[in-house]
Amino acid sequence: MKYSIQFSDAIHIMLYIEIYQNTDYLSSTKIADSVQTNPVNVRKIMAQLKKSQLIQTQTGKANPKLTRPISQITLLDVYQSIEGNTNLIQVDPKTNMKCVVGANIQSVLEKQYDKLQETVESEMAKVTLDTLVKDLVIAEKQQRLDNDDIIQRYEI
Amino acid sequence: MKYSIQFSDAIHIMLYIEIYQNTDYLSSTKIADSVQTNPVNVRKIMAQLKKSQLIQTQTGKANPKLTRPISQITLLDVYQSIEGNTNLIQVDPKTNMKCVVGANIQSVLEKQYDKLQETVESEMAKVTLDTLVKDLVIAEKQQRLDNDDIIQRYEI
DNA sequence: TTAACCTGTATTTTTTAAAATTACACCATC
DNA sequence: GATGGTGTAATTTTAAAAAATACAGGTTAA
Repeated sequence: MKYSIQFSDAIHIMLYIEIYQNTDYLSSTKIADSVQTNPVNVRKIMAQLKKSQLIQTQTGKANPKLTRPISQITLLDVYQSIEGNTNLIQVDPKTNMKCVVGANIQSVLEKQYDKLQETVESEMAKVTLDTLVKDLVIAEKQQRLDNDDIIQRYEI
Repeated sequence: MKYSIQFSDAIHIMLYIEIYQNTDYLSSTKIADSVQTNPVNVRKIMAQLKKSQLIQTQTGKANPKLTRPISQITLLDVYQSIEGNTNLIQVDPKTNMKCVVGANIQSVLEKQYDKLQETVESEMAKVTLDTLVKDLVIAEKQQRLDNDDIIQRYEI
């Protein structure tokens, strides 16, 4: 499979904005440096997050902000912002309508994929971004002794 | 996102083999005609299904068979045959290790995606192919009055 | 026994979404 | 007014998926 990583990058950006709030590391160029992508891509993802009212931005000024505390933003919020109501698993849209199987497989699979999507989305809805920040801090502590300020800020 | 449709095509092929068993419609060319792809792709997917012991095939002879009744084959069996242990959602493998966020986001997200994968796979494990065949027959009945033999064979 | 038809698989070519790049109008700040 | 930023459209590059090509060898029946 070839997967889009926009969802992962969007979460990355959300956490980045949270963690680097009130600093001058918040330009699309700085964010792009962390995500290892280009600034235009960051601005495109951020435009999407803004449209979904997950972040606020200001034209001309590197000052993005989350609109809600991270305890009130879920993975599902970010997923739906980036992917809309697109299912993770996709039907083959090109099957032979003259064949019993080809003619009906699409609707049969769509029904199942919708159900799977529901279960995965209800799981996403249970995960808030503050859990991710806490996990990130734990991971950072195990790895380095740098960044004490950030670690202390989010420590449990 | 761009998705692979191999999983959908693999299910299509499994149902096709079931429904057209004991006919001479089982060559990779005929199957490819239903899936609307090319015979080599069908043979590649079938090679994978064979490796996972979901089907039997014979070189030189168009005679594929399912190894188990469809009531004993789940969506998860097919998923794992085609995708192995690859998660539906993927981490961005290229993030900046010099940044607190970039350095830790991969492991943080991997943990969450593993959990989501578990829930979706446990749902896939609940769906057997005979459910899909029944749904397919219901869909066919609503659509056409052809294929009475197949409809009767699988009717509840 | 050979012609027609098939599988299995390696290799190459084509296709096509994603990502990157380029471009530029316009905003903010010093 | 110079510097550095956002927002967005348009174009180019990219890499993975799918298709096509090639071919060795199995199967069957005339």
